[in-house]
Amino acid sequence: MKIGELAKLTGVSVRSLRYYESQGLISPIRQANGYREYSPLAVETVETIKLYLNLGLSTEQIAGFLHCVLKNKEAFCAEVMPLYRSKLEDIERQLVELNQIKRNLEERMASILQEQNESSLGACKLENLE
Amino acid sequence: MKIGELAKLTGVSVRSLRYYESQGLISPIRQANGYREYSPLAVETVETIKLYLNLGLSTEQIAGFLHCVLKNKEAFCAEVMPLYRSKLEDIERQLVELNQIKRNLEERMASILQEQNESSLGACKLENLE
DNA sequence: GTTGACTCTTACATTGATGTCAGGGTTTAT
DNA sequence: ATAAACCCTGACATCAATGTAAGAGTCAAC
Repeated sequence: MKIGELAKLTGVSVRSLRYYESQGLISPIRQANGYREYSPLAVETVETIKLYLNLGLSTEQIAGFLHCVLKNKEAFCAEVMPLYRSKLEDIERQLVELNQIKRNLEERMASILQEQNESSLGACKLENLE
Repeated sequence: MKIGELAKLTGVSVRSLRYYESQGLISPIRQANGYREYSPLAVETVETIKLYLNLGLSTEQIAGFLHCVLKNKEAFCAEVMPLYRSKLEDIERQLVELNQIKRNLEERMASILQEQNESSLGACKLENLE
């Protein structure tokens, strides 16, 4: 199939399919006219690439084990587990950082609301003093 | 004070101080020789900028309320609260997404470990059959 | 007056997957 | 045979704060 058809079948843009190829993730053969010709299996390959991209892995990392996981189950690809571990560490670091910022933001918001309440209370007291 | 001194006092690079100026965050006067001359108050200004950058706000957003918060308490700067709210929403979206990826990763890791255990158990059984 | 430490402006690089456009070829259907 | 719809490559843009470097001016100390 041609690139446009693969794009439709997978929901991945033509631009991205070409990019995956430039990163060594997929290697369609070329027809005499220069057009890329994809095997029907390419659909599964692209779905697999999407899956790993959604896990936050880079195309470079995916390139390191894609051939293996397309042939075997993940458990038999030694490269996968270390990547998962380090990605998980990344994510945990990001979670810590985001939660710190979140707490900081919430504290600042609470303190603003409190000050505003106090000043409006002050205004009420003044009103009540009439 | 000159830019190098302010950089040392605040821990912010000379490059970044010039960038903050280009974004309208700080406006040192110029001496006859063209050098930037910062008031001692600039230290507090830069510390304030650092604080908001660490909250994940952009220089553009900071530019929108910095003048106000340098003169008043945050609670009196109407621009701040909406920014905090939308930043908090951003962060919560990111937290949800990261947690989804984390769960996904953990499940995949668990399933790999389980398959590996099963196959090594299988190997043990075979060994025990001698 | 020379050297070293500052400062100035301008500009390119970084990161990574994707969008978009230009300029040109191919195919398909009418 | 012509128009529409595809395909090709190459290249620039995106986002944002920061690093880095070149080329040139300034200042301080010795």
